[in-house]
Amino acid sequence: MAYNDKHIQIIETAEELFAKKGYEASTVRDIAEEAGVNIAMISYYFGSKEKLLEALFNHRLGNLKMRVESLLKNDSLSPFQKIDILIDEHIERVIQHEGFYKIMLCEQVINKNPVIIKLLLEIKKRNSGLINELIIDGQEKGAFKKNVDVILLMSTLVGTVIQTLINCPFYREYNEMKKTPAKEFEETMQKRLSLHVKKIFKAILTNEA
Amino acid sequence: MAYNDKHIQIIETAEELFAKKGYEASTVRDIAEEAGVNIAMISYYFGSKEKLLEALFNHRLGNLKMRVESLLKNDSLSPFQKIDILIDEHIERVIQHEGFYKIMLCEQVINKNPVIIKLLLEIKKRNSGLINELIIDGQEKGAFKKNVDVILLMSTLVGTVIQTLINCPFYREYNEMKKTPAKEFEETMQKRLSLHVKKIFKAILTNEA
Amino acid sequence: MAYNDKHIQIIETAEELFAKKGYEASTVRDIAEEAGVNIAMISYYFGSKEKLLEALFNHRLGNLKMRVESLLKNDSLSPFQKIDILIDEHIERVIQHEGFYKIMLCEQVINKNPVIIKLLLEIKKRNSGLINELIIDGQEKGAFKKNVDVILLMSTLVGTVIQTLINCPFYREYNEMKKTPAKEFEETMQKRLSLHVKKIFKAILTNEA
Amino acid sequence: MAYNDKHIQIIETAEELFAKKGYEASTVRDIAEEAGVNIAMISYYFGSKEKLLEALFNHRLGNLKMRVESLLKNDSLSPFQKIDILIDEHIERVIQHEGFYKIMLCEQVINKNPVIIKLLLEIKKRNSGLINELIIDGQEKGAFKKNVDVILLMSTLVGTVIQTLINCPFYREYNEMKKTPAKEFEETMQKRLSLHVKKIFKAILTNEA
DNA sequence: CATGAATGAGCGTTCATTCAT
DNA sequence: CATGAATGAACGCTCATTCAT
Repeated sequence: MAYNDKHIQIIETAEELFAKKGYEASTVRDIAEEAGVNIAMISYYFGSKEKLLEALFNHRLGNLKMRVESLLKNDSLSPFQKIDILIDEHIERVIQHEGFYKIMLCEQVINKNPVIIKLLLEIKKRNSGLINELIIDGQEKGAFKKNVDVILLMSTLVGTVIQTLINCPFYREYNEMKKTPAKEFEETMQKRLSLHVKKIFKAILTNEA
Repeated sequence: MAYNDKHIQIIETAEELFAKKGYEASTVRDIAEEAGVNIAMISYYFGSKEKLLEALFNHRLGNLKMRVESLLKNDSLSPFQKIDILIDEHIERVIQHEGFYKIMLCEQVINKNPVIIKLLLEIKKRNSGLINELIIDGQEKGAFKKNVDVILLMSTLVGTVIQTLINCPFYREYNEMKKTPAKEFEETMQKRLSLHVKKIFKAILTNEA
Repeated sequence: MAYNDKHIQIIETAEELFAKKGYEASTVRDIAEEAGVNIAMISYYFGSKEKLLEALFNHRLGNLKMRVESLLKNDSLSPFQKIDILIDEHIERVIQHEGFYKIMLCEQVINKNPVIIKLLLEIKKRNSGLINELIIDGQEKGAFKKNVDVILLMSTLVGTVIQTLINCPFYREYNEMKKTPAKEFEETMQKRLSLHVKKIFKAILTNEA
Repeated sequence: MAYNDKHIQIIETAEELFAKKGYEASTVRDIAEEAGVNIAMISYYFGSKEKLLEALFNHRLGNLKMRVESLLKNDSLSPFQKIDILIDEHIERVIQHEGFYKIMLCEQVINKNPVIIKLLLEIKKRNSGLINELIIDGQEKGAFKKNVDVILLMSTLVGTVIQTLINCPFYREYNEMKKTPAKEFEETMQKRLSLHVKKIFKAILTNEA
């Protein structure tokens, strides 16, 4: 299904509201008003509010597929370089689309729209498979140790990143960076997070730190 | 504020429904019916649906306070032992009250009941403080290295554990354990998760794995 | 039915609230709380909220009966003196129990509790009868002219007084007496109103002014 | 704000019910059912039950403005003729829209919707001003005496008329006109009331009767 | 005699969706 | 193709009242 400009406009407005107030608490009226379109348009374009949510997931996750694939198949990078890029790209993506990743998190936890759950499962399967290939590759090259639990590792990556984002305001307060400009703080945060996760991956994959 | 048996009954029924369908999608009618009480009881006991949610958080987080404290102040345990216990108790707690921790996660992400946000912030502050003391203690004893980012470390613990729980069905399928009895799978899962997180902590705290 | 102190306390609290917010908008909870008694007391003492309203009418109108009677039967007063006293006592009474007379007005207009309507009808009948006697007496004494419509006259008395009370805030503003102390204003108002009504009665009863 | 036919239909149904049972005791369900519209229409059209009440006041009082003005500015009528017309038109209006004037009375006494109170205050101010001009005109022409309290006079007009309407059933019984056809009784009543009020005005304005 | 606990009924309002145009 | 008008269903909540103690 191809989305035109108006579709995208509605989808991204919905994303914003879903992230701010949650799916259930966001009304189609709000979304329509915020997006500057008629209320009936949402049912008309997407069929229902739920289908709009599914459209959002398709919109955000549709292009993701080939990116990971092409990265992992790139022969000019070492396994470790790939891991590092993988981590940084994930962090980058989550920060860029923080709202969407919050929605995704909640959707996995509570709402469980079957279409979305299926979509996410497929992505997890594919990504796990690809990363597993990468790890096997690294093991064969002697870079990584054996017995790596891919999914636990992925959970640590994904979980640490989203949890860090959730804790952002607290982190800022705790480290007395309240007066640091937002942008500067964000960059610092992102750099520290990146190093932190990379160190974890190195430890898990190599027995070293 | 003390809750009687009926309060608890309603609170835990609400917990179940909130975890299953989300706060907004759970109606007071559902909760009342499921709990076997009159619909008016919820307003009567708690004031409102939102106050019921707050009561749930008080109920689950109220006793948490002294537990961590007493553990960390226990002089007969080494810093590493404390870390290990901390991790295991957290995993245990989240598994035991999976529903609640899912609700808590979503509450931090989308709904933002100020009472709850404040409560969580206080807990985070206190826990961060205590764990920081523990780490400093370990550093002074030469067990831990310097420059540890407490909050990133906590985010990894909390994030990894909840993300693993979220990925549980996928994990089971991926590792072809669909036919493993639920209980056995859960125990395996818990053990692996525990080792995984402990390894991460060791790596971060000591530069070794 | 005899009311004890607690009955009276509840009745007069209810009067206050009914006058302020209307009968329907006043809740038994409010009344009980304001009166400092248990919520169940109201049903327990009076049977229902509606019976409480009836009790209020009995309480305020019960003693009224003999007062008018004794005045009119007083032989030492001229018909005109009696009229003047009647007017002043009515004004006095309405000002004193402004709240109650507001409730009474509304009750006649909208709520129409049959017990109350019957009670008010009886009072109107008796008062009309008595005043009619007074007028006939005055006519026989040559003081009053013939063909006086008692009820229209009573309507003017009652209507003018309550309407004046309703218009009080406006009257104050219109006559630029906003800075006049409340008590002083009230006295001025009462005096003017008294003179105004008396002049009307004189005109209607005698063809003079 | 312009009301279409369905708006009017709902407004006038609401007027009927508010007059019969009071604002609070009339439910939007009753109104919707009686008006033959969906219950959601009331919120949809007016925003809320309270706004519907405000709409009723706008509907009934909106056109009133220019009527009084044009009457008073009519140079071909003597001050006395204007007074008489004013009285008759007021009586006519109140009889025609008895329900509304009952609602208005109660609204001034107990509920105190600020929008309505403000609207009524404005009307009172304007009307008082206009009538004051009329009286001054009459005084300059030597027809009226000095020292007339406009507001007391208006209170007598308004109060007498509404009080007479309230007392109608009693009046009928008292004067043994129970068997008189409703229409005939009403006409008689109206004529007597008109004469009564005019006599009062003449007395107050001229010292004669 | 008095009351805390509890409740069925019903409140005003909002919701996502439909449909005629 | 797009939309204003409309709606059935359900929402959270409050009400006066009851009843066991």
